[in-house]
Formats: sequence, structure tokens, C-alpha cells
Amino acid sequence: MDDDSLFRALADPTRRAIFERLATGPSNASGLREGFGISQPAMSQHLGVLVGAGLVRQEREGRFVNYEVDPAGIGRIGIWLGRYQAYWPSRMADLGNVLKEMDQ
Amino acid sequence: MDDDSLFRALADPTRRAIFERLATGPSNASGLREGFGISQPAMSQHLGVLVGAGLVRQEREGRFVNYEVDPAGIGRIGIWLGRYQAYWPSRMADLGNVLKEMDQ
DNA sequence: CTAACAGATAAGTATGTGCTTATTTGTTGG
DNA sequence: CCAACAAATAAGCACATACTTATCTGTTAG
Repeated sequence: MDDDSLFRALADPTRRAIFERLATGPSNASGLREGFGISQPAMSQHLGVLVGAGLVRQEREGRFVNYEVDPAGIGRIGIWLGRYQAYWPSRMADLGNVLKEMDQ
Repeated sequence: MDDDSLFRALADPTRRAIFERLATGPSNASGLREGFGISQPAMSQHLGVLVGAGLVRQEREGRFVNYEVDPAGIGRIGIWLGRYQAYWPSRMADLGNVLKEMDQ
């Protein structure tokens, strides 16, 4: 759940694609495999990394496990970005106040 | 300069630390080595990755090469984050308008 | 109860990455 | 010009990572 696991999780293109897919709505692991030419264990491993990074959360539903985007992970990227406010393009300037509030 | 090189550059903790250091002000490669227990080639390679990702830009100054944070890289992270607006913690809600303007 | 299925784990492999030392390429001060 | 220095490149090595197949664990339908 630290910066390291966060950015390492996002470093893999397949994982980013899975995350992007989950952003369109929750899904179980098998459903997610559609479109990815990837084995069941590979998907399970990727999801494990995303969950470990705090980007995705899981919930058992009977025999299935449902996965969905965890807003907390998104928030942590925002907080990280906030550290470099001084270098933001001018159009991003307002984000400063938003993130400042989040710290409180 | 695509998402892949961007996130892969940030995946390494040493590279993030270098980036963070550069965010406190520009520096040449040798100066940056201070505090990092790292060889000159290692630093050169890390900087090459950061430049390749568009996070850092370089400018030759005589015998030295000066490195500094490239705001464009920061902006690209912001744009990527903007895709997941629907999952932002409520406190980040305002960033939406900001990034929407950036797209225009 | 048990066959079938969803998902996780184990173990092995090929490729990628971060580091090192050695060397090469630029650039300048004397 | 050239010795000295800044930085990049080359080559090689140890370890990490993404994948595979095989197996195990958990849950449900019949």
C-alpha cells in the first residue's frame, strides 16, 4: 500500500488495462479474462498485485470473487501528484486546493 | 513518452527519489549523485529513463548536463488520472473541471 | 456427498531491469 | 594541444517479474 507497490502495479501494461476495464464496472476474475489472451493464474496474479497496491478491492460472492476499483488508490496517486504542484501546468493549478483539503 | 514509459520510469524507487530531488531544483548529473549510493553510470541510466519518459528534461551546459523536472510529464500523469474521475474521492471532485480544460 | 467450477497457489522458465566495472565521447582550463 | 573531468555507452551479472502448466482450495448445484 506504499508508493512503491502502487507504481510497480501500474508499471505493467496488462495490469493498467485490467484496471481500466474495472473502471468501466466491477467484474469477477473469469469475466475479466475476456479479451486478454491470458491464463487464469496470470489474471489471478495481476489482480493480486492490484489489490496489494490498494488500487482494486475484492469481495467474495459465493463461488465468485468480485473485483472493483478502489477509490483510495486513485486518491493516493492524487496525493503523490500533489507533491509536485510547483511543476503543474497552469491549467492544473486548482488541484492544489483540492488536495490540501484531502490532507486534513 | 507513452503511458508505459511513464509508469515504468516511476516504478523504480531510486528513480522516484531522483525525481523528487530534481523537484527541489535543477542539478547536473554529478551533483545529483550526492546522497544516492550509486555509481555514475547508474545515475546516467536512471536520468536517461526519466528523460525518455518525459518526466525530466536535460540541457547541456558546457561540460555539464543540467537536469530539471519537465512539467509536461506531470501533466500527463494528471491526464491519466483524469480518466478515473468517476472513482475520485469526493475531495478531488474539482480536479475534473481543471483537467477538462486541459484537454481543449 | 460429490462432480463441477471459480479462484489461488506452486514451481519452473524466459525475459526484463538495475547494478557494476571498463571504456568511450564530449568539453574545457592551462 | 592535452590532461582532466562530466557524462554516456558497452558488457556482463544477479535478481525481479510475467508468464506458463500443474495442482490445491473453496463453494455450490444436483
